[in-house]
Amino acid sequence: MYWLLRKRFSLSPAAFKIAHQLIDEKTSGSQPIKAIPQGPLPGLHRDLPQRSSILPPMPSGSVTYGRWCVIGRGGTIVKALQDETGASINVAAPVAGCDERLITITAMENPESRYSPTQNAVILVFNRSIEAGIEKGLDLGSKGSPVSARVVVPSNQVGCLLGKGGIIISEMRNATGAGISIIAHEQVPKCASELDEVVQITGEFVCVQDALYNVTGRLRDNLFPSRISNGAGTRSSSSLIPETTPYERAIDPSSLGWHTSVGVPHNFNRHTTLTQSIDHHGLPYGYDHPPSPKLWASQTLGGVNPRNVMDVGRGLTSVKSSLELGSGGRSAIVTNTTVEIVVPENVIGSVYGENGSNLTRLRQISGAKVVVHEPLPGANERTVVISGTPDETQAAQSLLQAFILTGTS
DNA sequence: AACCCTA
Repeated sequence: MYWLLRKRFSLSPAAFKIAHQLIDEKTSGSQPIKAIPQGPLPGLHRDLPQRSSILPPMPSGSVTYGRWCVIGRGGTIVKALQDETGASINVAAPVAGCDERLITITAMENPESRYSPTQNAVILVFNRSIEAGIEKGLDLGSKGSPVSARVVVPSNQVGCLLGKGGIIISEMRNATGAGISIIAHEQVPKCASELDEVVQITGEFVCVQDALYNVTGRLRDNLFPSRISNGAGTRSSSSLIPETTPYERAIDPSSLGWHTSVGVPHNFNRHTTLTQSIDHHGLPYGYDHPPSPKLWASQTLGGVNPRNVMDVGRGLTSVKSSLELGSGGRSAIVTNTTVEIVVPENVIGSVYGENGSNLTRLRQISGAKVVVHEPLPGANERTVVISGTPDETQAAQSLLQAFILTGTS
């Protein structure tokens, strides 16, 4: 069984249908909901650099839930999520004959920053929906319990997710371990527009979350006018170096019960709308433990983020170690390493290899997680993020270097 | 810009 994912582009927010029970929740009114982050980050809204032009809203996706409560009594949950992320979250009215509802997420986006309030909000809403499912006592117990999320995308934007011959989508599948597909038109929920496509993401909670971030990141990138790099200064001044790579999560892990303060800038210069649809499927397993601590690890060090620069061929490498927190956050053991390698665009072919074969080998041999990011607008280089145990990372890194040096494409 | 992926 796999999930279907489709995207569509539409200028108007797609409508989602969600089942009846959306509004009932178990959380008592004023009780803080655990999924909800500790609150807005005070003071961060002050000095927002507003250099980029404000663009029209980007519709991206909507979230549908099967019977889980995401809204909260009196909208408390949604409200808290909005406060926290700075994005606005709209839950569409139920549509007859459709058990899903469309949730539209909108926020100003700053192309200069890799932090995206919209993506952040999508992830939080997704997390919340999963939690709600657990609260409802859904059978999440079994380990491989699949979870799914759907993202409604205007048809004209599907290309950026598929890529030529479907390379991008398969790349995302490989990188995240989630099933990602575009669902057949017949299966598109009634609440989505005819002009939209639905991207379905399925798999384990963490994989789906990761894939969601990838997908929304690509959609977001697609909104910004992509200036082709001619070396000439389309690059913004260096004072605004993105803190994270485009498809890496830059969100507050507190939604998962952790609270680390990461200095996430809220720079909203652009309006983005993400709509996402989430099915009423499974649960993450082992939810009483933070799901995949590794994925959050780099955020744990977010405030530090050492950027050690060294030579790798013609590229630059920045290394940062990640921590894996023990239960309760008491112990901290270094078990995971993340390396970012900046690779010039002209050797990227060697990195991918024919049909991505080099990349596949790289992953197989090293066992590391390898993600190749799209170039930033105007940049002629790309970031390759490698993570895994120190050994895996090391292996992947030298293998990558070998591919580049031998020009195996 | 990508365009049809997966089963």
